[in-house]
Amino acid sequence: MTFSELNIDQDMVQALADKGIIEPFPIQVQTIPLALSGQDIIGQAKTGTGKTLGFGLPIIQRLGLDPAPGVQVLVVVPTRELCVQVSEDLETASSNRNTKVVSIYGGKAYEGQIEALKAGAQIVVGTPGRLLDLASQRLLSLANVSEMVLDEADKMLDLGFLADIEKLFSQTPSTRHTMLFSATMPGPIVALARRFMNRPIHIRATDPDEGLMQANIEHLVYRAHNMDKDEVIGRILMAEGRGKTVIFTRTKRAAAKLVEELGDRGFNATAVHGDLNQEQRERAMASFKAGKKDILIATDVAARGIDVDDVTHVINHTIPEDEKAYLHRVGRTGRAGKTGIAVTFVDWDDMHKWTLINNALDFGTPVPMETYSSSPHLYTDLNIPAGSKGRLRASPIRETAASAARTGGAGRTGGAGRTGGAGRSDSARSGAGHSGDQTGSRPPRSRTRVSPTTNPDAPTAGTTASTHDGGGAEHHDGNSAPRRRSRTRRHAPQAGTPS
DNA sequence: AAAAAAG
Repeated sequence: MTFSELNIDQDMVQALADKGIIEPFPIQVQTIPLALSGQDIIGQAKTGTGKTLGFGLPIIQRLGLDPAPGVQVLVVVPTRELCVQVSEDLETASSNRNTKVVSIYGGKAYEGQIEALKAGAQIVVGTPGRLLDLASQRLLSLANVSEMVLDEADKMLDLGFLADIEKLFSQTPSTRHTMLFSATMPGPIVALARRFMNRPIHIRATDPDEGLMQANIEHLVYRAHNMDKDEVIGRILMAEGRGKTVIFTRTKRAAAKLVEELGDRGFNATAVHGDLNQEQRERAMASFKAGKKDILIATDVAARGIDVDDVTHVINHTIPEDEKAYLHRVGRTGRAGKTGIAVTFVDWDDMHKWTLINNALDFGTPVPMETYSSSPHLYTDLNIPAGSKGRLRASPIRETAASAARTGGAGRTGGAGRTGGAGRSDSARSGAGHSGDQTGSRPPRSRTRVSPTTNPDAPTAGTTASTHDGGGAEHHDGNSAPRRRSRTRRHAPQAGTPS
């Protein structure tokens, strides 16, 4: 399948090809023909599988090659960084035609945004606050919007955003074409969404028996009590083969503290969260994307949509609030067919949250919660005293952690790294183990291993669709979370889990 | 309950 076969205009096919984008993803194959025909769509697909172009190409094409000036497309997103990214993607796709894209978001000077609107930009990508701000000042008119998209739609229709979104909808013509996209679409949100849509079709670009969790992400979960978390994270950051890494914290303060701590330890880390000014935020994102920094410490501001190549690890310094947040966070890795590793630390007070997440999502095989021991022997192969700071120089340890999880070994994991990682057949590290720069700034390496948590027999593509015709919603996905792949698995609490 | 989103 090609974009041409999907009836995408040649100028866009060329613009994509120039960026190395040749073959459409399943969600694009499913949505593009319907979207081109003006069908309202609720599009659900796994993280990192091309939702942005799934709605981007059709809306650009429906504007025509040389559209009249003035705002005709409105794309609303939940964060400023995602706003920048989506604008860039749409700009890339439309680079060979006379269409102008403007991004409208807060924390930034009004000037440029207002000028771009006055210059006749047709496509607006924005965050709710600034959009309404400019609209109320009569600097932005939504009266001629014919295409409206909510990206991360379940988030946009959540309580924190809903009132603003309703206002935006009310300022656009009711005849508009409306599309909603996200990896997660809880049933109640789908029902709510229908108020703003005209007989939408719900597309789930995944096998009906499959959830929406990426299968090519390996999940490791550790109890965090009695643990020097910073130290253990430091060890994971020195894993052989680690590329870019995103570390999520629960609070802005924790993110600020951790970036200091890791900086002290010689890591190449930067942070993005709401306590930073917009310039700092954008500088952090740019240096992470460019690879100048290989560790990004973030609050949930970066949990959704952010697309950075070669993120090999996501670390949940604090467990996310619910299964949706977990899915979006870990979805920063394992994108566009690549593999990824997600490490989650579970604090004592949060043990129940892991149970909820584990039950709501489907990991293919159960994910055991392990103890990543903080015993001093773990540090002996690092040649540093436990708890000391300073630049760590270590043998690879990712396999140490992973094999502990696989073999169910609680406790003495320290020697595994030296002996070659019991039970791992994929490791090339025995030879490469002690070489190379260990400061955390080396370039990412490609990984070919298939996650052991993946069921290789599970189908990976396919689509189910159902129309919303105003009737009951119970014949389609009413779940608040991706569906379980296996009904047989019931979670016995892991040993040591409070029950 | 935190974070996000206007200033």
